[in-house]
Amino acid sequence: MNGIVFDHKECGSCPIRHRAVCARCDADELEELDSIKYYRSYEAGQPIVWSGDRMDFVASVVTGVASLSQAMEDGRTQMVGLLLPSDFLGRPGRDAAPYDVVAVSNLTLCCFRRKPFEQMMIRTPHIGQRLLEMTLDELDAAREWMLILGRKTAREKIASLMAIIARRDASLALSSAEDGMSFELPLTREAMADYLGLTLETVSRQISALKRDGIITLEGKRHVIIPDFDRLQIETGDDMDGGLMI
Amino acid sequence: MNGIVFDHKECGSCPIRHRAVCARCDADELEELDSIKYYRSYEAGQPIVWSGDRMDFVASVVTGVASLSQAMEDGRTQMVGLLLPSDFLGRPGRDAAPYDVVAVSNLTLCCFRRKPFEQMMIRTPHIGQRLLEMTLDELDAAREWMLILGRKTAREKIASLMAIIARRDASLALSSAEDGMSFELPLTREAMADYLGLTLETVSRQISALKRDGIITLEGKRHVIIPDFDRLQIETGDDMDGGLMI
DNA sequence: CTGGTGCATTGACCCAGATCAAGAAAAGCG
DNA sequence: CGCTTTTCTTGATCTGGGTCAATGCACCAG
Repeated sequence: MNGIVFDHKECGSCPIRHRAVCARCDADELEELDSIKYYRSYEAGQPIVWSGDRMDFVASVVTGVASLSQAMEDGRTQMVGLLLPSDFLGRPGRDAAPYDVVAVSNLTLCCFRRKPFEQMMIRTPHIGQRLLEMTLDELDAAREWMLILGRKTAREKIASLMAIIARRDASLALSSAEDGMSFELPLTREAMADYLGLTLETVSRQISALKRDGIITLEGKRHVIIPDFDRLQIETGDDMDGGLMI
Repeated sequence: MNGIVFDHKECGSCPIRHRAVCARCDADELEELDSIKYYRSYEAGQPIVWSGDRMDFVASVVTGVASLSQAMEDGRTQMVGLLLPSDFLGRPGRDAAPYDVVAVSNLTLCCFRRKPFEQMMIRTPHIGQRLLEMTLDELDAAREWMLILGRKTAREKIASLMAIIARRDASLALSSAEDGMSFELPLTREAMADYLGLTLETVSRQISALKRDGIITLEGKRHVIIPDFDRLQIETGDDMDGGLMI
């Protein structure tokens, strides 16, 4: 547990509100949510649930990064989701986890006991609606990822990952768009490889190549500086304008 | 329009009921749904909506197959969803289509005007709940697909596709599990390639290889016979027991 | 300071699947 | 019925990324 406790303002209290969209929970609803919530902390690398396990909570990521992944019995693994702060974990109405969930970095979750959460969802339609919207967002992200996995080159894959993290980071920090955005890579080379359907050697080589070509700069092994986001965007192979900005 | 008209029993009327799970719509609700529904037919190859288009309906596939796909401007395309009979198309609450939707074979949709459908959803929570469930199923399918795209070999990809279609087909026909299941391939080699992140030549070669090894038998180019489903299942590389059976 | 442990980088080589190219087999059609 | 068009198969060759292996670089414990 690590002694970390957040007050309502910090954690958002309503899990839906973490995405800063739903301001519709009234005082009673927030109080009810508070009564079924608790915090959990995990260290980098620690498993949260295994595929098939019964999951008796849903949660919102407060700080840190978690991954969802699928493994084949011969060891090949594919990451199928990356949960950053404010993302939602768990599926009301289903009690077995379909994937392995692992804390990629140190992680704090704001958890809600599943049964009472589900009951509340039934009583409170806007929570269900918001959840449907979030699930549709996840579906869009998964499908964007399918394009990356199926059709992009290794270089484009790395550039796409950098762009996605940079964009997410900027939107959380509310401090985007000034020239020279930078962020801390929350993933090891191996985790990136699992995400991108590559090997860790290829990830390393392509990062070196992007560095050599001046698309990115590294400070240490994890701190990335993007001198010109548009140039990175070109490297992703994506349509410049249209398309989803997850 | 082609003059094809279905009565309620054939089409299911309640779009939710197409998946044969929701039997909760009462007479009034069914009548209301009937009042906002209409049918559309498309020929193989015909586009239904383009990415970015405004979509003023949601729909249920009655017969035929449709695909969702994303394209990069240099022509590389990745199919991100395959809609078989009883699958749902469209997203309440969003008015722009995020992908190109194309009729892969001749296709009939049972459409519902979006606005009234959404209003009905708000008034009728169980429809929203069912929709959330279906969206979660789609998300699971998308993520299973990510594993296929990111980590499987060409042979495993083809075997996985065959297994998925065979399974879906069997569950629709309610006539599964007798030895020697068979089905009509609803996709061209090119469409399979777009689905699997391969080239059509590789698809063709791997189908030939599976045929040579007796895993499948072909009658013509499209009719597939699976003499022993378990052997096919082994070729997919998937865990035999666990895992999702979409 | 020294060896150990865990990430990351780099090199040398190889192979699955892409690419390029030629036919074969259906399917439509005047 | 040929004749075109589309779809599929197969072969020859090339290459991006995988595999195997060595080395570098922090960071920690003793």
